[in-house]
Amino acid sequence: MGLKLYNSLTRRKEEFKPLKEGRVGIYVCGPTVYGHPHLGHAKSYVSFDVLVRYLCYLGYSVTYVQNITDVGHLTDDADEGEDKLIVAARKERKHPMALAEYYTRSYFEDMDRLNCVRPDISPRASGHIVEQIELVKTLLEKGYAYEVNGSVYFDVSKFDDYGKLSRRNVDEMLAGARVEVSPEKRKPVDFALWKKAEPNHIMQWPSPWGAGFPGWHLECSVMSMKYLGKTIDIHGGGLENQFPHHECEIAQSEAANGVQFVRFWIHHNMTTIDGQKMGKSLDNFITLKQAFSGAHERLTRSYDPLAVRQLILNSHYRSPLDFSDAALFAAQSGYQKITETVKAVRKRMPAAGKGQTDKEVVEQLKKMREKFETAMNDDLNTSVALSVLFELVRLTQKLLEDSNTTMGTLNLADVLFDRLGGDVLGIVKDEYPQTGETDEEMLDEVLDKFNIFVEIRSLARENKDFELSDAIRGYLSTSAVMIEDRPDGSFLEDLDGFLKRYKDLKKRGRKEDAEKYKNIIINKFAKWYGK
RNA sequence: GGCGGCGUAGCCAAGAGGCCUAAGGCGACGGUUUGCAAAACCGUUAUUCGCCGGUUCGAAUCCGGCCGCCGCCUCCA
Repeated sequence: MGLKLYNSLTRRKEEFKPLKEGRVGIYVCGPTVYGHPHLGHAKSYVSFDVLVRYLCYLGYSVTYVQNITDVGHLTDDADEGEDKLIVAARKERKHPMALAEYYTRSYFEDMDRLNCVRPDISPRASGHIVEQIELVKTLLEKGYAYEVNGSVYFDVSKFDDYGKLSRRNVDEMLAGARVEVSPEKRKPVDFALWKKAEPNHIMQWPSPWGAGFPGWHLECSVMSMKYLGKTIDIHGGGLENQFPHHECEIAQSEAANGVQFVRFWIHHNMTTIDGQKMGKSLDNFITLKQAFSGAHERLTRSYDPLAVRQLILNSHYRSPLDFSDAALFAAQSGYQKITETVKAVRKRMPAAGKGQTDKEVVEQLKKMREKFETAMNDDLNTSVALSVLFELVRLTQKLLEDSNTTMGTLNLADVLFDRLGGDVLGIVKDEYPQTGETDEEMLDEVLDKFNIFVEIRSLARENKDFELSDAIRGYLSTSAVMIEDRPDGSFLEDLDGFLKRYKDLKKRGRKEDAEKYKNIIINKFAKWYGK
């Protein structure tokens, strides 16, 4: 059985077959870069990242295109709003392109941390103005568009299929239109292809209709066509963009090319925070940087980027996902369980016996892989796929308990972690840094201060002074630091996460907060040490 | 008002007519291990799937009604 995907166009799960044998072209609506990416972006791009990863796992050669919207996205769809970037740029007193560049970098940085594989092509809308003008010309020539006073609109009445994706009836929409309609439009549903720019508009380009800028929907049609061809296998995006954005893309592309635009439309569902819709107006969105550093009032701690990723994969991409501190916390625990198991098996492998591989284990692992693939083939059921990874965790722990387990057997488990947990789900890393390993002197200094206590405690334990050793551990735990006693010594197990917070703050340029944090740590210990 | 979705254990979340006397994770509790913890391991934690009817030999899964929640139709990933 091959991969089945839910196609929004037909509202059914369909067997996925690419247009060209063995090759897949996928286009995903990327971010408008006017702010730091938030948890909603994470759900979106992790979902499509897993799709791309799984297609690769199945052996397809994938071309993944994801645009960067750095111009032309108006603040409302009545075509009367301002460009989002210009609004944001004015607020920050920067050139819109400087702002776009800054947030584009921020976006890639956060996506890297979420272990999203970078798209093969990340085209910028501003870099494709020429092509966009060409498409508008084509639409005018073919009679699908009309020019009014320096702006060009798409004439929806000329395109019979308008509404086929969102199943909207154009006439009903006319009756229920709540948006203030631009008087230039012939019909309220018509949408802008090119907008005339006022002289003081910062981002504008010359065109046959005068100076202006492209309509928002145009870029996706143009860039997908340029890099993937007139008909693409998969187009992904958020459910909220199904209408009007994707509907308009279809109209533009199919009117211009006369062929089907997209074969599979894949839409992921939305994100809420504590059960509430996440929105600018509600001022409740959590950026990824805040989630990774814990610097948000709704969060009780910092979360590992891959724990955030795991939470996203815990539910289906077409289900809505509610981010709450409790849910993140649970994901963090589960993520650590997987991570610790992978680390343990890798640590153990070189020392394990050379004997034969356990046939029964081989059989179990094979079944797990089958279950995993069956789940993923069923419209990317990552929830079940993740459960298979936990089955693998349980099996591996059992193997580790048995001192007779051979290197070969452990290796097979590790391979499965790599392929399923790493290649496909992206929550298992190739390598994990040693606890406490840092690249900053300051961190080493702080680390040393903690380790003094570990040493003192070790001495106390040697003397069987458990009252003192417990007091030290108890004290450290109030500073969010845990001492863990293992057969091979005592370690500051949670220090890693604790220091990450300091590191994050520093990295993000929040020097004051980082400094405050650092001083609290050091002062606490100086005080204790002075007693 | 129009269109669509959801309601499964304390929490998150799969399952979409019989393999379900319902995966997996988190949490909680009991046990093994440990000076005590932590981690790990073992076990327990929904006779029941919002409520009420119906279809069926059989329903969490299909149909109808009701209640509750949410999304889109206006910018959002």
